[in-house]
Amino acid sequence: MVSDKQKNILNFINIFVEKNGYAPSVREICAGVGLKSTSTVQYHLEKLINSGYLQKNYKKSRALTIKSQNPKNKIPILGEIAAGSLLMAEENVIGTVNYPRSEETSELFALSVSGDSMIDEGIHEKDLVIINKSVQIKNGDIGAFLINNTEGTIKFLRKIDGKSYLVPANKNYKNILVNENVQPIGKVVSLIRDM
Amino acid sequence: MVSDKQKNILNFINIFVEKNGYAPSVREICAGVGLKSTSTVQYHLEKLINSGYLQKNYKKSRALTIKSQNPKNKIPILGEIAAGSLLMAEENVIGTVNYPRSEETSELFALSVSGDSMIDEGIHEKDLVIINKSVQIKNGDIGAFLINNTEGTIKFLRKIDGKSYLVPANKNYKNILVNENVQPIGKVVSLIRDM
DNA sequence: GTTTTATTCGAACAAATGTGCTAATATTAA
DNA sequence: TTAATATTAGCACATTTGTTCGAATAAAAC
Repeated sequence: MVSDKQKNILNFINIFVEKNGYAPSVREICAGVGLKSTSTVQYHLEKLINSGYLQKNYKKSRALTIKSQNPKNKIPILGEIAAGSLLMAEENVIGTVNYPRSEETSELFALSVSGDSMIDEGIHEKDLVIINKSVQIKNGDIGAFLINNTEGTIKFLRKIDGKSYLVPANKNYKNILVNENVQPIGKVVSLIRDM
Repeated sequence: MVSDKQKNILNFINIFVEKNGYAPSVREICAGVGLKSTSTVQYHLEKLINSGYLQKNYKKSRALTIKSQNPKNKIPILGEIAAGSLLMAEENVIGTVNYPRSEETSELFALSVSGDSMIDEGIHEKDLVIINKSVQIKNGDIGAFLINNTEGTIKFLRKIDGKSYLVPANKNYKNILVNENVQPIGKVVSLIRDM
């Protein structure tokens, strides 16, 4: 299906990207694989794209991406959870973190823990908790919640006498009854602490 | 050091790269962060580069790379620390974990925590601790140690009355005097917990 | 042999893109 | 206040870069 030259080109692109962090231009591919005409490279690129090995962005430079590359594993770190506006608004993103342990990174985001209400569960201030917003928080799980559309918090969800509570892991804090002011955001699936 | 706008730009680049697989052009950054002049973006890029957050390639398009982003981010997870044979022997590797937050991943490895001797420090059984074997463990640090060439453990290193001790974060365990039977392995630099 | 297909080249073009310069405006320091 | 610094804008320019067209060559099929 793809010729040796095409494999050669694909390989060159691969190595180039790994080395430089960005894709080569058509002319750099020329030089890299020993071709003198940009249109020859163009010709091979088209083949590679049709064969599904490459992706290109029309008229954008260095916009080649190699298909079936590793899953995108960067997930956004949210700062303050803005009132009302449900998450993910770009202005709330204060950074990104590599979290390559899951396929469906689009469902994930990270929150920096503030406060010590979960200290007894080994969740410290400044820890980064990874939250999957499409996993339902079940009884006994640790989840992220939005209270009064204002404040984001990490707590246990516990059912006590038929009612649901947000339960801290710190005796100095009280349980919070789950009512219409408490909005579940997602389950805490992982924790990262840098020291 | 870097202004909000600069963080904003860095973040935009981050997200753009994540989304598209290649870096944005100067004009795309303009549009992305709400600036009308390419030279303003140029101005901020220079700041980010001087501050070490970005790398650029002169006159090459879309040739921005975000620093401290290393593709080689898989580090080995060691199981039991085999007696004598210092680490890293392949037979001790029980898996790998992606850990992309450091440059020098070759200095790093991970240990799965066993036992609850550091529970009060929020380090639980089954947690994965990342250890940098080329960072010296200083007084007050949490480090990994090999005891009697047999048993690996995670403890505080504390100097008390001129002597060094391995100090657990759990009253049920005793301090261990550091002598020739205790061998430092490396500093615990990070912790990962999956839930 | 002839025909078809695959590959390569060269040149030219238009668009995308990084860069440089000057000036205006906003912010902060003195 | 004034002075210094930081930020933004606008414009023009030189390159880089993707693209297109036509033709030549090589390889394979017939």
